[in-house]
Amino acid sequence: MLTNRQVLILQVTVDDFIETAQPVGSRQISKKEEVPYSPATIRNDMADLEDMGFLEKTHTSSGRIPSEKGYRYYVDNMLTPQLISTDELTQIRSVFEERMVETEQVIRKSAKILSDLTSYTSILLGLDVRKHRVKRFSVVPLTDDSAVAIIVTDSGHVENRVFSIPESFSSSDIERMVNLLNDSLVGVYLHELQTKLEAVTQSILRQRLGRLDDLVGSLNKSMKIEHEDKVYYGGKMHLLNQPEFNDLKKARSIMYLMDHVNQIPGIFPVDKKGIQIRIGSENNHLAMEDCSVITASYAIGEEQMGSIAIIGPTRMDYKRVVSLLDIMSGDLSRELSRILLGPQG
Amino acid sequence: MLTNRQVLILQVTVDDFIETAQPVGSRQISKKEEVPYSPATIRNDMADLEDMGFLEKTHTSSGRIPSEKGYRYYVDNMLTPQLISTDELTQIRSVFEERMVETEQVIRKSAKILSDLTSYTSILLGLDVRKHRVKRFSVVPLTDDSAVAIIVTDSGHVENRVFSIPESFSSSDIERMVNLLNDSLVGVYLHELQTKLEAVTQSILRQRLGRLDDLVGSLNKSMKIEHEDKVYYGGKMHLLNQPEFNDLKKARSIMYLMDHVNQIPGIFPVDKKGIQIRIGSENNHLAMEDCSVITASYAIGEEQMGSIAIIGPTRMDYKRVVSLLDIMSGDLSRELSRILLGPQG
DNA sequence: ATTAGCACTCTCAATGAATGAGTGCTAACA
DNA sequence: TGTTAGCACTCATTCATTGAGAGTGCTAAT
Repeated sequence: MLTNRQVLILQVTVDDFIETAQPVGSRQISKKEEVPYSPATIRNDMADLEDMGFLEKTHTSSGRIPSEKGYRYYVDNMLTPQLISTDELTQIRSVFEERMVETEQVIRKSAKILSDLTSYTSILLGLDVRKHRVKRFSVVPLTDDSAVAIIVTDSGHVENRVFSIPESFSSSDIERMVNLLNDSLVGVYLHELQTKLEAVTQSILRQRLGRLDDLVGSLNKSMKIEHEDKVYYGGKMHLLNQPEFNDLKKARSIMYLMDHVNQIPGIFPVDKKGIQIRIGSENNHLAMEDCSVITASYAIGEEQMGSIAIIGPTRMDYKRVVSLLDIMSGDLSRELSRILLGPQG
Repeated sequence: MLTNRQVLILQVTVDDFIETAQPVGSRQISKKEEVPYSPATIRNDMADLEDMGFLEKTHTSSGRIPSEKGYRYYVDNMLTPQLISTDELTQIRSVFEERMVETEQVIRKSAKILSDLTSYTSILLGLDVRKHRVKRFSVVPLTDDSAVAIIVTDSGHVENRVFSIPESFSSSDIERMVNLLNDSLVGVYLHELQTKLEAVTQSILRQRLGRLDDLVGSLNKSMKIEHEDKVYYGGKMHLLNQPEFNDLKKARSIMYLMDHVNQIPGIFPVDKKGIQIRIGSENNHLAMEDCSVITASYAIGEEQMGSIAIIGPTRMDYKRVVSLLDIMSGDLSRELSRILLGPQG
C-alpha cells in the first residue's frame, strides 16, 4: 500500500517526466510548490517506490523515470480529466461545421486535426466494411469478356471489382444475372457476400437456369479479393519528433510498423467500447515497447463501427489525449450518424 | 575535354563509390585491374577532375566522391546497360503470369517487386485518372435526401460520390437526370466532366425541364472534390537503410516528403516518355538533395498513362535500376494493355 | 609523361580529467 | 519516530589531448 506522500511523489514524478522527458531527481521534486518535503525525504520515498516497481533508474546515480507499472498506476488512479481550451474546442468543432457528405472525408479530417492537437500520431480505423449491407448490385460491361461489378451499400460505400465474362454470354444473360442477384443480395451484410453468392450458384444449378452459374462463379472468384479495412493516419511524422525515437533503429521499426498496421491483427483493441489505454509492452509488439496507444471507439446509431487511436511514446500526455479522444469520438459518432442515418437519426 | 585516362578514372571512382559509399582514394583505384597507373598519376588526374567539378572532397585530405556533375557525366556517357540475371527476370515475369484482372493489383505488385529487387523505394503513379472516359453514369439513392453517383470508366475504374438531393425531388426526377446525363456524358474524358456538367445544367435551363438543374447542380458540387491521382509505394523503408540517411533530420524530411508526394506537384517527371534521370538538386526540392529519381513511363496501347519511378540516394546503382525499370515498364505496359484492351489489343 | 618519396592535413577512436547531477547512508534534530 | 542536513560515492557527459591511419600535394628522379 502506498502512503499519501508516496502517491503524491509518484504523481509529480510522472507528470514531470511526461513534460521534460528527463529523469526526475529528488531536488527537482522538492522545488515544486505542492511538495513540502526536503530532497532527502523524497529520496527515501523514491527508493521505496523503486523497490515496489513503480519507478526505475536509468543508471545507478540518475534520477528516476516511471516504469510501466508506474504509468499503469498513474493512468488508473491519477487521471484527472484535463480541461481542453475553448480555442482548441472550436478548432475541433470547426471540422464538423462544414457539413460534409463523405464519410471518408470526415474521417480523414478527424485524423488530421487529432494529430495536430496532440502532436502524436493518430490512427483511425475506418468503418468496418463488413458491417455494411448491400443496397444495390449492378454490372457495367467493359469489353466483350470483362465487366465491372458494383455494390453500393446502405452507408454510401461503393465496392467494385472487375471480373471476366466467360465466352458466349450475351448482355441479356448478364441482365438476368443482375436481376437475380439484386433479388437475393439486397440487405445482405458484406461479410456474408461470399456464402450468399455460392448459395445463389447452387440455386441456379437446381433451377437449371442455363449456364448462368458460370457467370456468377466468375464474379464470385473476383470478389474473393478481401476488402481490407482502411486505415487513416494523421501526423505519421510527429512520432519521429519525439526524443525517444532519436535512435534510428527504433525510428525505423516504428515507421515500419505503421506501414503495416493492417497486416498485423490485434495491434489496436478494436472491439472494446469506451477508452482503452495500452502501455508499452501491453501492446504485445516489440516495436511498440516504448509506445502507448490510447483508443476510443465510435458508433453510428447504436452500433460500434470503428476506433480512433493515438499512438505516442509511453511518456505521452495521457490526461490531454484522453480528454481529446473523448470529445472527438463523441463528435465523430454524431457526425457520421448524421450523414448515414440522416439528421433525424 | 577529358582525356581517356580521366574518363576511366572518373568511371572507376563513381562505380567504387556507388558500391562502397566511402570516399575513394588514389591507392584504392590503382589496385584495380583495369587501371594500370600508379597512385601518384591517379592523384594528378583526380585533382584535375576536381578542378573541372566532376569530383569533390569531403575534407582536405580525404578521398574523392562524385559531384552532381560527376554523376551526370557518368549517367550520360557511361551507362552500359547491365545484364539482369535470369533469376531476377523470372521473378519479374512471375508477377505477370498469374493473370490478374485488377489494374490496381498489377500496379501494387509491380511496386513491391521493383523495390524488392533494387532495395530502393519504388513509386508508381497510377493511371492518370483524367484520361479515362465515362462509360456509364448511374445513381443509387441512399436516403430521402442523399444518393451515390457512380461513374464507370472504359478502363474499369469506378468513381463515386455521395451527393445530397434537394427537397422534393422524386425518384422519377432522379431517373430522368440519370438518363439525361448518360446521354450527354458517355465518352467524355473525366477531366472534362466539370465543364460538361455545367453545360448540361445550362441546357436544362434553356429547355425548361423543371427544376432539374438544381439536382445536377448539387451533383456537380460534390464532384468538385478533385480526384487525386493515386500513388503506390513499394519499400518505403528501404531508403532509411541507406547509409546517407543515418542522419535523423534527413531521414525525417525524406519520409515526410514521401507522405506528401501527391501534394507536391512536379516531384516526378510524369509526362516525358522513356527513361528520365534526375540527380540531387535537379529534383528541385530540398529534401531530395541527396536523392536521385529514375522514372520510366508506361503506356496502354499508344497512350502514355503513368510513370514508374525509383527513388534512391544519389549514390544509387544507376546501371541496374535503369535496366530493371526498362524491363518493368515494358512488361507493365503489356500487362495493362491486355487487361484494359483485351488480349488482341 | 610517369612515378617514388615525403611532408603535411584531416578524421577517427581512444584516453583521461573535470564537472555535475543524483543517490544512499548516517547522524542529528524536532 | 518521522524528517532533514551533510557527506562520500557513482555515473554520464563534456572537453581536450593524443596517436594511428588514410590520403593528398608537391618535388625530384626516372
